[in-house]
Amino acid sequence: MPTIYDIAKAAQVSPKTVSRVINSDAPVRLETRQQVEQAMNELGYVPSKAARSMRSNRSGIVGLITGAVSQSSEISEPHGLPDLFIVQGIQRVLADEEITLMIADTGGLAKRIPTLINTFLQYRVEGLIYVADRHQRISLPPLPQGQQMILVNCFDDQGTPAIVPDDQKGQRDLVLTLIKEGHRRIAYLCLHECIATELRIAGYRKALEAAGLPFDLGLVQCGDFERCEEEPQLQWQIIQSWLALPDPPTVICCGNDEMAMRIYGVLRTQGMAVPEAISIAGYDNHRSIAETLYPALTTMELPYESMGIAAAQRLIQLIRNEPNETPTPQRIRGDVFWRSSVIARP
Amino acid sequence: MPTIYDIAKAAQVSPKTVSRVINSDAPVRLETRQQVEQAMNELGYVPSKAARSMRSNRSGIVGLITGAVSQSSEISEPHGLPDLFIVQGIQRVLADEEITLMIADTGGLAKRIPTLINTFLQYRVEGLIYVADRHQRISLPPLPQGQQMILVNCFDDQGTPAIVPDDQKGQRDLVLTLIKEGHRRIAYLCLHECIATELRIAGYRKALEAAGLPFDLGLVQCGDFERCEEEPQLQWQIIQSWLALPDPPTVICCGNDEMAMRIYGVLRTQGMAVPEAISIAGYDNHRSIAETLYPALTTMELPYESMGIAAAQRLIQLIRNEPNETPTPQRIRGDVFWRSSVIARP
DNA sequence: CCACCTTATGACACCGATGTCATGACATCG
DNA sequence: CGATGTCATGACATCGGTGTCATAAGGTGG
Repeated sequence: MPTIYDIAKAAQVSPKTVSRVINSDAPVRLETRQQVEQAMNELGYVPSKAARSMRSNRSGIVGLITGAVSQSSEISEPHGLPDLFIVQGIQRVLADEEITLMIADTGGLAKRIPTLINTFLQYRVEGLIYVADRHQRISLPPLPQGQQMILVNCFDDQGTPAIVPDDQKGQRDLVLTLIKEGHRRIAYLCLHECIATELRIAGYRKALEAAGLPFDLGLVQCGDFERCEEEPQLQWQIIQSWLALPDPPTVICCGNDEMAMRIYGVLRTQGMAVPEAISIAGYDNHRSIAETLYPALTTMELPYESMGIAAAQRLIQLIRNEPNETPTPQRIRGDVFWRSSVIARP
Repeated sequence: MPTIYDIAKAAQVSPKTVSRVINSDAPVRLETRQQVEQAMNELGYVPSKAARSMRSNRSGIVGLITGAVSQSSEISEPHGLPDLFIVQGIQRVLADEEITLMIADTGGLAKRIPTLINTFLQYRVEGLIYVADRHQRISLPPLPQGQQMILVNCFDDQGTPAIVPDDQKGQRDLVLTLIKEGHRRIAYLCLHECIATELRIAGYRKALEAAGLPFDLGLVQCGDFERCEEEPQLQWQIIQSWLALPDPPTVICCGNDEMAMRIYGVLRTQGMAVPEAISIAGYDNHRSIAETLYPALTTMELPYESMGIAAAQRLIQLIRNEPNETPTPQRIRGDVFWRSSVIARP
């Protein structure tokens, strides 16, 4: 790989003049410039970021860490989707700023994180991004003074800038939409206990309050049985108990799209049509499920891409030392995706 | 950030001695070593890869490009899954070799590829990986002499080392399993025309041949109507025509898991139970669908993670100039995932 | 005509690490 | 006892760029 010295020799100028042509930071005579450019083209010159960043103290690299921060040492099954869309959002913003992304994966082992961070520090990354696989509270090892970091899909107790989905407003918006479309009795089949579940139930409750509807504790049940053999039966029992009520629900909000998908199966096995017999709503807008289900699933978007974009923008502000008074964690709203699994009611 | 000069001053030794402690490439007196190590801990020393790689000409970085290579300039919808599992497989191998992965995304625009490659060359990556979002033939711009590259989930005409899924053997294995479980009339509802479809139909045919069963062209239909409004009706028409045959199929192989999922909906809408009335098989082992569907879906794995692992291993061999006579493209086999959407027949 | 400025270019040091070579202190051996 | 070898360490150059300063050529104005 040729260097500016090779180019300088070929163009019969000094290395510094080659540098000036590359950076256009000082006037160069047209003829000289052309000689240099020709030499660069002929030799296939590509500048060395290593040499450059050594002088300038700017690497142009941001480091990203993904993967579970499980407290256990077990390797969890890769979740898949979320990280990718978040990363794509981050990428889009960083690419515009000519920043390159370095990615490392914990492979589910939290104890690898310090090593990964150290590797990034060796490359003198200008910022770090930690992306969690689900909305959670985390605790990361301390960083060197002045090292910027952003948390995505998680937050900590040290006030590190964090970007999380607005689960509460999300569920609220979804339920408000259902109410607007005429539903009055709305059941909520939630996931196991976790931050998202907590916030979403709160949002569900707020929506009912805002509409002046009563909050019926009996209409909120955990439908997440970790995919055991009997899950369909257990879910059906819950639904049956709801249907047996004097005033049964007309729509079931599910904790996420996967659960909605399983409920489709349960209902159809029992001969109940969606949405004619009962409407179903999901959460996440997990496209390969929500768009593919028949009928397509009404759901609330988990705004992963927007979160990625917000995270990258915030990080760039931090790197540039621009002020930002946004509170942490910064909650990102998603949109309701209205599809055919819910019917409007008079 | 402190340098070896700061450490040297603090430990009252020369920079070179600090270097020796870091690399343990020459004997250092125990006492001296401890002084240096103490200084490094106190000052929080982190070596600079930029400086290091400048001397050694080894960056320790591999570049990865993902995203569609659409010939059009349209931005295609992000597919999501595949890239991620491939990347995770690659990561696992590279991490063991202490190689860091740099990732760039075309964002669906093929014309960005030369720029992305150029950026990677500036970092003097030791190898490049291109990951396509679906099995396809591609054509990438030429690379500088000596620059190693691996294609994943795609291949070209220049004989660049490539890793692809073995779609033909995959479909064959799946159908052979169905036959082993007693099915004799096997319908195939394929995707639109593409390399994967072509190979899979060939595999389907080979399986029938191997079992001495006739290949009935009528049992192979395209069920992919690009999710238009009438798709369910059109799919039902195909299925109805099959059921009306004197010797109707007992199982439908779908082009992928998403199609299988839509067929579940269609069948249930028509009052047909899976797998009691008819068995269904998918392709891809798209976990969030195959494991979540009720009943869970029998399918053939698209071995994305294995492909990533194979790609990284091959790339490392190339970087080290180790010989490898594996033909290109290298086809990776997946496993049959037998779940409850197919019943055995006498 | 000379002081002064602008333009165009080069010499040289430096960023942070490491390879090469030199050097001084001991230990070993004939 | 002197030649030789090993151990421990340092001086210096080098990797590929860029910042600083110097310098020469040419133009302008008093």
